[in-house]
Amino acid sequence: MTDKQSANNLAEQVMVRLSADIRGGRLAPGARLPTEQALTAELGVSRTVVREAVAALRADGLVVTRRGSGAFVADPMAGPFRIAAPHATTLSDILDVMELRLAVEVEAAAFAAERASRRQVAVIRTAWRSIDTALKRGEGAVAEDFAFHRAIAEATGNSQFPRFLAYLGSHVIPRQSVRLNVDTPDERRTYLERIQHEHSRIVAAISDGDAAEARRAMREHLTRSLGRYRTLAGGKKNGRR
Amino acid sequence: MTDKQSANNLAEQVMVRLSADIRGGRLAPGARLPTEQALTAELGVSRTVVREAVAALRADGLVVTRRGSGAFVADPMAGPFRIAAPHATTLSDILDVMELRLAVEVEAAAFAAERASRRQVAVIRTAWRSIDTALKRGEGAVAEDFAFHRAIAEATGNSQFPRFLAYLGSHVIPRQSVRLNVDTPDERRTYLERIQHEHSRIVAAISDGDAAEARRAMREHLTRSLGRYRTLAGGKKNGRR
DNA sequence: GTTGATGAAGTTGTCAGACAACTTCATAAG
DNA sequence: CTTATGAAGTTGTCTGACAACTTCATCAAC
Repeated sequence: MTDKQSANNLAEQVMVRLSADIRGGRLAPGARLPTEQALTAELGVSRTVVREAVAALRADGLVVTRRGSGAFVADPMAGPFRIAAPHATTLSDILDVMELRLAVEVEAAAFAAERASRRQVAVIRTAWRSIDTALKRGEGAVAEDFAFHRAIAEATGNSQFPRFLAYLGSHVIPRQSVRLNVDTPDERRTYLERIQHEHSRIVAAISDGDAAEARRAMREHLTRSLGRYRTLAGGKKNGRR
Repeated sequence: MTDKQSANNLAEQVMVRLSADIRGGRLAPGARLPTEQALTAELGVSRTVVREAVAALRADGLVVTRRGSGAFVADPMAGPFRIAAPHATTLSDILDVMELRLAVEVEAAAFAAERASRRQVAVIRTAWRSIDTALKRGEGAVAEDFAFHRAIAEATGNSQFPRFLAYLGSHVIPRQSVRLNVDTPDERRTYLERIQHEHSRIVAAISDGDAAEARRAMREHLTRSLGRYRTLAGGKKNGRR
């Protein structure tokens, strides 16, 4: 966690220091940061460096600056938040992210079942049909599949779910192409058809407003998908350490 | 989505512009950005502004700079990813985030039940006992509660869960103090005791390796907590749009 | 011809000073 | 007490300069 010497430029060092002060609670939300002049004096760096550091913090959403007034620690909820920086994108990392995605999507299905409007259910059903037509054309339907899951996330009425999925999807889904390549056309077709059958179960549950069943269907769907990656990873299963 | 005029400082405008160029694909990963001199000439701003914008992009993980060489578009997967930028922190936004947290924690409890080592179970149990002693001292045990949930996330063996919770927790949990203030001491005590009883159910399920029960217990625990906020929000329940 | 040293040009990192735009607050005028 | 006024303080921007480093072409030596 101590990454202070790793920076080769002063601005980043100052940025790390201030960031630590904020995240560590020494600078409470709403509190005012020392003035640029004070920081230059205290840290022995030029104003340019301090300003670049503050610019970085502002980009991170940790502080907001008001011209003529000062720089203030932002309300943490206001800024965009970042999670999970997979430095090396190993297969293990991907699996970890997929598990997180599973968690979110399972509950999204339940919320969708509870709260989706008829219009939103219709959107989900349309997305489902799009997968169908794509499969009949012999395509992989990767984009359609993503749209389907996205439609469910939208139907939760909670904007956090589609936002979350939007990111995860764009980085996890593309790897499906890897899987499809190693299968024979026959295996692939039966696989995709089973996927589609699982999808239909999810659609039915949401349409019926059955949250528990929606959860179950979605969990099975994603767990099965996860299982395929796990075997691909080399039998890394359960029971660690 | 087009927030270009909203910025009151030039550096942010430049930052938004460059950010759009990168995300839009006009600047491919690995490509070199125009030199600072070129940007000052093209955009009609000083080098100070350009440098602050680049500093912000570096903080975002979108670019890396090499002294004497230039600034380059970073590999997208390398950087941390960000989600969910609720501009206005309304109570509704908080509820949305809490629902996301519920989704993640429910599944974390299940994974913990399946995969926690004996040592990790011990850590969870210790955290649970810490809450107990804090309650007996008449304290709110906010920090202890967070440590408890964190211990469960750690026990999943998936680093994404504790990372995710670390952010959400630090920003959602503190709001508990709001709730505690409006209660009478008596209500508060019975409330905290019930919470602790819910915790014990979770601990037992994880200890037994019963994933389904762990899910159920955690969901009930968090759903109840969510419900209190919902009533506080003013009866905003289900069935939208 | 290949290799290695040399040096100039280009680029980012840092410093310093200046002024503009804005906020804040004390003070005086009404 | 309320309202202007103005000075001081703070961030935003511009300019110029130099240091540290990289890159690449040139040239000498083998």
